[in-house]
Amino acid sequence: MVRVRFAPSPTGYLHVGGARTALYNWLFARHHGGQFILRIEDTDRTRFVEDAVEDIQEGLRWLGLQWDEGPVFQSERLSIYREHVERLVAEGKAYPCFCSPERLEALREEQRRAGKRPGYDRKCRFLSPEEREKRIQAGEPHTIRLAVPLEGETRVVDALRGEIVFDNRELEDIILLKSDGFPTYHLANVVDDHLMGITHVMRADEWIPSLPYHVLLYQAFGWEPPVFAHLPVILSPDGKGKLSKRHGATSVREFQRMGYLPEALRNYLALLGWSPGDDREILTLEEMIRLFDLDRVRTAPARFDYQKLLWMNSVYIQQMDEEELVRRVRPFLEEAGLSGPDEDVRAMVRLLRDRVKTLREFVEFGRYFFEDPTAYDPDGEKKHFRDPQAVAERLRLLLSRWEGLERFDAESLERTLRALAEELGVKAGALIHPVRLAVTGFRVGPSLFILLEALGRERVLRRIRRAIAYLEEKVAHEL
RNA sequence: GGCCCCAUCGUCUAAGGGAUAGGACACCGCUCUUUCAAGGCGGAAGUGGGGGUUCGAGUCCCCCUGGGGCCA
Repeated sequence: MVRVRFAPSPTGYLHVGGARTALYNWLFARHHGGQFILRIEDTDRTRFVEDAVEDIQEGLRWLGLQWDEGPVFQSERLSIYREHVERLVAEGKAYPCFCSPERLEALREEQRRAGKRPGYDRKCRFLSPEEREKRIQAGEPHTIRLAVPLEGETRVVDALRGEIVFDNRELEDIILLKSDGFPTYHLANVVDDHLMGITHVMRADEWIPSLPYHVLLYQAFGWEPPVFAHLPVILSPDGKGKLSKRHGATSVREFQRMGYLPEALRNYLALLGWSPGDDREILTLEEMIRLFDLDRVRTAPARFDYQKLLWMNSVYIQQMDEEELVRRVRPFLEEAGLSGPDEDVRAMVRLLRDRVKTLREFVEFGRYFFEDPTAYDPDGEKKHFRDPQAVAERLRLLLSRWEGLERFDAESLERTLRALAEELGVKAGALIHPVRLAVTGFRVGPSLFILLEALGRERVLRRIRRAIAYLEEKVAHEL
């Protein structure tokens, strides 16, 4: 039985890098009919962020990555780590270290000045059993360190990269248990992965340097290590370093707030480092589960491309069922303080879905479905209200015809407008553009006559009257 | 700086010794059109460099270069 886990530290919010790691683990578990476990690695109390645990869970849920077990909190398992480390000490595979932080700092400083590799000098490793016992009895504060082999090599096979070899002389006697009795990441991670029956560890690239320690720990405990697969990091769009805040959104919830669909973000993330083997890019969850496996995961780091994500989001917006899309847009309307009958929301979604890329943009470009325009686009005004007198006159003529219209539908509106344009000897655009600006406040938008029909007689005529008044005002001021 | 990882269009990727090096985003044209999109059609754009191995390297090996990660 395949068992994988996603094990974030609650030191910050769920970011897209973590989300991708979670997604790959989740897909792997689903593909193999295994289990996906959520574990919160919260043993570093100094870096704990209050809302992080909640944010991580909400983010995963939003992406549809439901876990089968957990969340397991490491902070609730402290005695387990302590017991395990005691065993190692008893077997001589780990030892107490009484060196003070001050001594360690001085040591590092000295090594740095001498141009040597900084690291613990193993002073306490060779203390006599008597001295150790005496100092422990005296209650001297101490950490527990792993007694790493002094020579030889530690070899690990990474499922993605093949064998990785570490020279043991490059390794340090890492701390397993801190002086306050809390385990370090290395200890808790290995103990939990073993105890929880984790079969495959898929985690980010940046953990490769800790890999030899983990393998050595498995050896020290006499445990069979899981399969390791280190996923490439996600780079910022410019390729300079890991994806970070300064280049735009990085937290999953932030993408949610900006109006991205979880389906789109999930799909995009899946393809960042993995490919299904053919030219398909838009994949359903079912397809991803069926096709996902480690052999198609890449090892090269990939840049996060906001534009491609945006495109993918627009594809999902175009493909989504109308009623479903309406449901997704609603929260964004509410947040903007806009509301209206279902009919209006549906009309907005129908007319705008081909020209927006995020849910938020529905609100941004569709306000006029819920309120009269409060201002006219400056460029549009320059272009289409350039000659206020003439435009006002045309709008007045148009208004009088539309007021008498029997049926206020797209066909009638277009027919009468075009007829008037011909009578006046102007192009239809000379009427269409001012009307759009008057009714929506925007220079661009959906097909005009369909839009007018959707808005209905009352709103359209009111807005045109308002525009005429505005234009007359303009004329008066210029005179 | 030490250790480790990585290397196909600008970006994400396909191609796992015998291809005109494929697709997608972005970009540029054309088309549709009342605008902006969407759509359709087309275009430009890539194997970092040098050595090997081989009848034959994007593909295997080595070196260099470049990028990234971890530690400090």
